[in-house]
Amino acid sequence: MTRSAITIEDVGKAAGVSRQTVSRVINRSPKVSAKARQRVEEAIATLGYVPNAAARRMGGARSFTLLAVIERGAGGAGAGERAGRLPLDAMLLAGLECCSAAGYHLLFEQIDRSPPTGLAQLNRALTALSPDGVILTPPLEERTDLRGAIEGRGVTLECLGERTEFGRAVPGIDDGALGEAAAQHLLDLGHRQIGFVTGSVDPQRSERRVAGYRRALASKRSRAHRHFAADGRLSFQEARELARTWLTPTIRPTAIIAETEEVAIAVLEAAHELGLDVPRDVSLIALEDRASLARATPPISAFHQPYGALFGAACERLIAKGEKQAEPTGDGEGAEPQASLEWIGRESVTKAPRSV
Amino acid sequence: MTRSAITIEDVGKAAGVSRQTVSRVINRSPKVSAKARQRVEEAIATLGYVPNAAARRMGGARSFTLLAVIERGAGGAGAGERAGRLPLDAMLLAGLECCSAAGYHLLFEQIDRSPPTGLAQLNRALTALSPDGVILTPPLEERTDLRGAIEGRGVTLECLGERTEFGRAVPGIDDGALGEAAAQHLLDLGHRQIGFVTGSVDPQRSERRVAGYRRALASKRSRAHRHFAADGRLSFQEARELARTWLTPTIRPTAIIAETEEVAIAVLEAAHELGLDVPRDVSLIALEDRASLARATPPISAFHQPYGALFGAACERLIAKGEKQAEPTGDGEGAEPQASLEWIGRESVTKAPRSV
DNA sequence: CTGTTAGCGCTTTCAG
DNA sequence: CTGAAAGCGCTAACAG
Repeated sequence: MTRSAITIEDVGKAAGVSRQTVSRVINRSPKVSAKARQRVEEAIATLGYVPNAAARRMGGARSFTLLAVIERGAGGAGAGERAGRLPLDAMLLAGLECCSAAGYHLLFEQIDRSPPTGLAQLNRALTALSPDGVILTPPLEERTDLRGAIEGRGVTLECLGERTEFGRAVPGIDDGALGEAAAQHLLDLGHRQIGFVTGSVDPQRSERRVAGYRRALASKRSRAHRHFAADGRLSFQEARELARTWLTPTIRPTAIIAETEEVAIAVLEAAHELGLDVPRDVSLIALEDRASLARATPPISAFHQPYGALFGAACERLIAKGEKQAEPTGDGEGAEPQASLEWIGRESVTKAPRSV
Repeated sequence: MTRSAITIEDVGKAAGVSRQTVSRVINRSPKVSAKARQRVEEAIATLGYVPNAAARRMGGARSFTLLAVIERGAGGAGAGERAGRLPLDAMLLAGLECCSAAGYHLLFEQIDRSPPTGLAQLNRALTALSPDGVILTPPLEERTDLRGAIEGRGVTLECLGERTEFGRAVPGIDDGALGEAAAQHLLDLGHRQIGFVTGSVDPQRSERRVAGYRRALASKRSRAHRHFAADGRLSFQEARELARTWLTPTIRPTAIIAETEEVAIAVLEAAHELGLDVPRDVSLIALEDRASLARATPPISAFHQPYGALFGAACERLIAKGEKQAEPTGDGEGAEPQASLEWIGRESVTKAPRSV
């Protein structure tokens, strides 16, 4: 089919214009007469011309490349390690979808946890690829060294979200809001004795979520978080044990928030073992969504952060900024912000019993 | 740190050689004196030089880029759609690991199912990126149009595996071997009444696996596959119903192979509902591995295809071929083939009862 | 609005 | 073994 060398030159010749005009058409520059544009577009179509990505980013300012940086280990390794990790598959797909639609290319780069090595790796990637934008994925948004390296080169940076810390907005997914929303949801149903079972691989993430949960409880004067909040990453077994401990005495949680699918299932098992009914005796909410939650008995509700969509939205913002810089047509806003919380209502949640 | 413009020229100047020599050092050409090489390497280190990927693939023959092509939808969408799909996260990680180690870049491209569109998209990507190698992921290896487009350009092509069909090797993962191995494992334990529950989203894949299973059974004169083989994609509920049907009569399977994690759990539930013990009354094997299998009661064994590792191996082969072409130092073999089957022994399997 | 002129950073010739 | 010359395909900067 396509011979190995249809260049902008060939298109120009076929359309009877200079290659510069062709270039302008490709880059959607408004400074081209409608007539010329049409002829060029026809020529492009007939010749099957496709711009060469490498050449494009050579002389040019833009590279049409986005770089997603992930921390080594953040995606998990074996089959057993997905829970509580970055859903890279969803992110890849969402990113690809949005990039290819805009003619961009998306590259992933894995960097080591160790600060000096990681920074060096990022720098390498940055100079090798000269991307138009970079997405720092959790928990890398915290790394000021990385942010500095990126911004120092004048490369646009995006993260998966934003949260408020000590009164000011910092990049990063709003984990606190997640913990708070889940707790609030249960509080609104009348629950006061609400437990929180941690399970994420990222302790900071857990901490922020727990903090949000505590906030919500404190606002209702509940002191449950003093008794029913786990901390540190719990394994399946540990979570089950803990849930058993909590659910055995008379004063026990009427609702539990489980940080991962894994620990949610563990809590469910513990409840079953103790002859407790979910949701009649205990309501249960997971903070991530997985297929197994949907087919548990009963199906478990989830509040979760749609990482795939958030990642796609970050790509879109990056692309929008790039386009705006190129052609400052006051396009204004662009994509509306992606909701960073999603509620999947299933049967594991109900109103609190009258008296506790 | 790194100023925005350290080029091969700068390195040459610092090392007192021409940029050509620097280029040779970067590309590991043997035609450089040890002394020159060392001086250049030092200069590279002190200056923190990093070759520009775009420039490299411009004039040059090699692009140091690998392209992985996936079918739109092959990775699944929501949280509930992972079972039976491509584990893109594991593939991405494995590919990244091996590419970055070799100084290559890995790009993913999603193409539509529809043949003409998909082919056009692939062609676009091919001319835009001019990758050194392409990996066609399942079920795209079957597409002769895609293979033709790739090979027609002289680009190296790799798939995740190879299987024999009608006596000759064709690209693609050996699903038949998987079904056969699982059945054989059970036959070796004395089972004869072995069931097979399908669940994959790819009907062709299921068919090949079932065929392998039938082969194994036929070799032992078992006729179980006439009664206990499902076909078509079963949902969780359907799989559970089917398992109940099979497990109720007197003549019933003593072992069941479940194609996905989802249907494996369904079978397990059915067994429990009927008061049957796994593995005492029924052995159970899944053909994919997921965390939930490990914490099921009892933990479920799995025979599975390590897609991540297979993908990484494909990347390695591609890179090896590229290097060999550049420098035909009879390196011979290179990476030994990645085993395409993995057995995860857990407690759901045991010997067949004496009489059935 | 359009064409011309220079490169981008690297690699491939091809001579030394 | 090493260097010099000549682009790769495209785009920014200028002139028209």
